[in-house]
Amino acid sequence: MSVRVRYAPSPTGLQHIGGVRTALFNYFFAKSSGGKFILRVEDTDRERYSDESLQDLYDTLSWLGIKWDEGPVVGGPYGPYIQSERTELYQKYAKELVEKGKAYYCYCSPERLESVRKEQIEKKSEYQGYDRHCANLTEEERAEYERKGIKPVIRLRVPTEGKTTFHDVLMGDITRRNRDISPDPILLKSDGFPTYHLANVIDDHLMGITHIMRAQEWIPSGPLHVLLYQAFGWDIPTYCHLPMVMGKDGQKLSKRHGSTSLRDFREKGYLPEAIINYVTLVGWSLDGSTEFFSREDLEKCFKLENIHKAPAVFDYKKLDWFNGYYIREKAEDELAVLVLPFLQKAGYISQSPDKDELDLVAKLVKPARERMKVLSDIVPLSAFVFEDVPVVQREMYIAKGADLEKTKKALSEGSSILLSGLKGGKEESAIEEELVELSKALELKVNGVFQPLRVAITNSTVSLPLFDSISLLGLEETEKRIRRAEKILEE
RNA sequence: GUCUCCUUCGUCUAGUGGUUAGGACAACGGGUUUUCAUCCCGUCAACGCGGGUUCGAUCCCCGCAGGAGAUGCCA
Repeated sequence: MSVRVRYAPSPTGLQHIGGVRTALFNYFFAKSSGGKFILRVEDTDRERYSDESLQDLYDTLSWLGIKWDEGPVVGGPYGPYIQSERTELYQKYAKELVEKGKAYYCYCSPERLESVRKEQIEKKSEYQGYDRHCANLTEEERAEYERKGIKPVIRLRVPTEGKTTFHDVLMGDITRRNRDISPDPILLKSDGFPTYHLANVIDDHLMGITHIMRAQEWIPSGPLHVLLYQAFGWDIPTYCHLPMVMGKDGQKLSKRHGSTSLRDFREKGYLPEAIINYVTLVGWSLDGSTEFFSREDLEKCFKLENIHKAPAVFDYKKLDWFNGYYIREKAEDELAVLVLPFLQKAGYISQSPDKDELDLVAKLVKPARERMKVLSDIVPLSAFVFEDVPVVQREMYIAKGADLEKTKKALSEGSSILLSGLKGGKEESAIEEELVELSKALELKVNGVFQPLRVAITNSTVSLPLFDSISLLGLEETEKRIRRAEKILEE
């Protein structure tokens, strides 16, 4: 039987790292085993649903280059793939369970449930959950509730005896006593929508899903789902619960640890290559030494057996390292295209750039490339070209081992070497040699000459290489800034 | 509280009944370099604890501890 897996997110927020990792694992497993990857939208929570989240799901997957074989937009033989369009189906199956005696109608109000819960907590009762108040209602009692117009929910009748086991590819057998399974979970809500448990089981069965790969937080409900499959008389798919993604403090990764939504990462200038490579390595490895994987590599070599069991901490620094690596791997013209929107957003480049602007960006990319961890780093790196904020503190111009007098000399003599050399079309390496000579003559380290020039020209002690900076700025502007710096040092 | 799962450097991980326990990121140090960065070299750093089994356990078994997750008309 060929593999069919699915990613089934609920559009109640932006796609985040954990979800994307689940999607990636499902996708790579499908591809590497010649199976199908299905996308299903589990939008049964009508209160938290948002259109924006749904759009973000599509945007994120396509940004990553993940195509689904069946699902919304592309369709497929088991559609619709959006659960809110399948409600009648769930209602039908829920009623079937009631008829079989495996489920029952419950008329308890949320208020009553809340008070039951409260009491259990106060009494530190060993068993928590629904008290099965409506489990054995008579027809008359039911009719009475119906007459009052109370909309019931449908609950699964969980056996109180025995135990239920399911097999997980990674974990092995997991067994739970039935009495420990949350008593009689709701299958169908009073608004007619199914809960996760019902819809998920029905759809996985109907859509022929062979492997259920989802986060480990679902392990405790595994036995419940098995009970549901059994109640319907269906075969149980293979389970594979994925290790959770944690923050630095060992808690489930969340916003307080840093960015978690893919949209954030995209806006900061992370590359899909880096995200895919790093995120896949959280909880999975091929051999412990191979570091770099392209999407295409993973589509071939991903194996279930290499998935780790323990939860993994998400390391933002390692992601940065991967991202820097992939930025450096980019061809200059490609990188120029990628960087452009960030410069536009900063207001440095116009929305419809002319040739001069595009040339400037192209020129910028080369020296900036190996200094970027994220694409948005282009903004601070190039700020000196677009915003001129002179350094007025004199000590900033003075390199280690230099003093004010020598620095003044270095700036005036250095700048004349520099400017006349450049105007005369001299080789940069020749000019550089002369500047080194100057530093010797002034009994300074090389930087004693370069630092004042750098601060004068780039308004910072840290910058792109001096000659690149000048070339970006133009000779005229360079000279202007040097003259200004000389004045600052004279004051 | 109850249930379930997990446990190799700070982090992601490799690995085996006998290994100098390997790699990567981070950190630190050095080299190249006009600063920064890149690049190169190096250093630091781990088998949670206690019992067994065994000639020998990081690896097998049992406890314990710690961590996480679940316990919703959320998924």
